[in-house]
Amino acid sequence: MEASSDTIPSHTTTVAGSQPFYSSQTSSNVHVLLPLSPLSFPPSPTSLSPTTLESIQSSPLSNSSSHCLDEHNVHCRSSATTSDQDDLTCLSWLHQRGSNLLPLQPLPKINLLSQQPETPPVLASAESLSPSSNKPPYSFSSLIFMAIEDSPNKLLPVKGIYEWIVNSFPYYGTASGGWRNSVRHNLSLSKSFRRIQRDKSQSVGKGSLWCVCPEYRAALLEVLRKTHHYHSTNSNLVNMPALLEGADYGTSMVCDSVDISDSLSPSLLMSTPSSQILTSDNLTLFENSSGAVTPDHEELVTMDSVEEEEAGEEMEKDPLSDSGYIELHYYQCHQYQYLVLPGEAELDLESVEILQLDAEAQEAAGSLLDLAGGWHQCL
DNA sequence: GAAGAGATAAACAGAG
DNA sequence: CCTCTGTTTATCTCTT
Repeated sequence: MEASSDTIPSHTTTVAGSQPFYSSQTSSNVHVLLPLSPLSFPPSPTSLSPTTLESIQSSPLSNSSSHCLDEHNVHCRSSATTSDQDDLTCLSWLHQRGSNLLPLQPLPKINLLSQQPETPPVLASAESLSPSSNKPPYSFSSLIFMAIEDSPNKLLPVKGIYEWIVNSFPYYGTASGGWRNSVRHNLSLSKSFRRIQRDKSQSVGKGSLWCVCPEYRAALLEVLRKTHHYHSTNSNLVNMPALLEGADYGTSMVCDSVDISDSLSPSLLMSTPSSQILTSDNLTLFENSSGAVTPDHEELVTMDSVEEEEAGEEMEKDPLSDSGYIELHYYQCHQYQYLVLPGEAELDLESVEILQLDAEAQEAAGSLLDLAGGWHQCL
């Protein structure tokens, strides 16, 4: 689909800061919430691997009569050049994350009504937190999950998990070695993690690699999110890993009501690293800033390939569950309706508008909506 | 108080 | 032989 840049509505809204807000109200009160980071945004179908694309096109979404995205009513605009057309399925994004995942900052709160943060993000001070002496509030499962998720290939050996934990939580650097036993115990006992045999020919180091089972990822993320929310609201957060943090993954804005991120696929939370999550009633919005990304479609491909190698074990899962790109959320909040990608879809859109700021994201959005339009036309 | 989750300790076997 | 890894069992604490 060709993105139209001459149909910019006049009622563009921005929220909470100077960053472009990628939700806009249209004449039909439909908001589109899309991750706008060039690298976090869904790749265009042409940049998807054939396997992934096939999965997308065979998604149950494509059969749903409730998906009525009309490409003719979709408007996009761009304020950036299409300078980087890198294949988004590559792992180059990892390098952009750099080494500044830490230190991390707790989640600031925001009042959606005023749409301004109640308090600015506060960096944890070494004096107040004494991370080396305070035990992190996260369970070993959460620690392992974060370590693996923070790894480039979402695969880590036990030693790598140790190192991540020590680097992220200095407490464990000085703690006795019993926690390593606990880590191994957790890996073995928890269904959330799966052991993957290393390639013998290229194997360096002992042991296997460990990954997160996709079907347990949502639960792990939820636990992590709740733990973080609890401890951040109790001013007891020691060192929040980047998965949920603002430093590289954007700032999550948690408001005083229902957080519909519960309804969101964790993939979205993970794939909108530079997002702000504004929560009020049943609304979650994402605001982009520049930064690192987590291309979950890459993980999906990787995991698929992993599972093919894994003794032919058949995993029954939504092929899009980890893509974070094609699923759609549609919410009714007050007099407005909000479309959130990804998620469960219940689309009945008369018109959709995307206020896009990045050309690549715009292209991807167009491709995405092309898909939706194509599904619609197939109905 | 019971049940469950999580943490911790320990024993053991296998691999490098 | 030693260390690391992975599994298993047991026990304890804490929360619900």
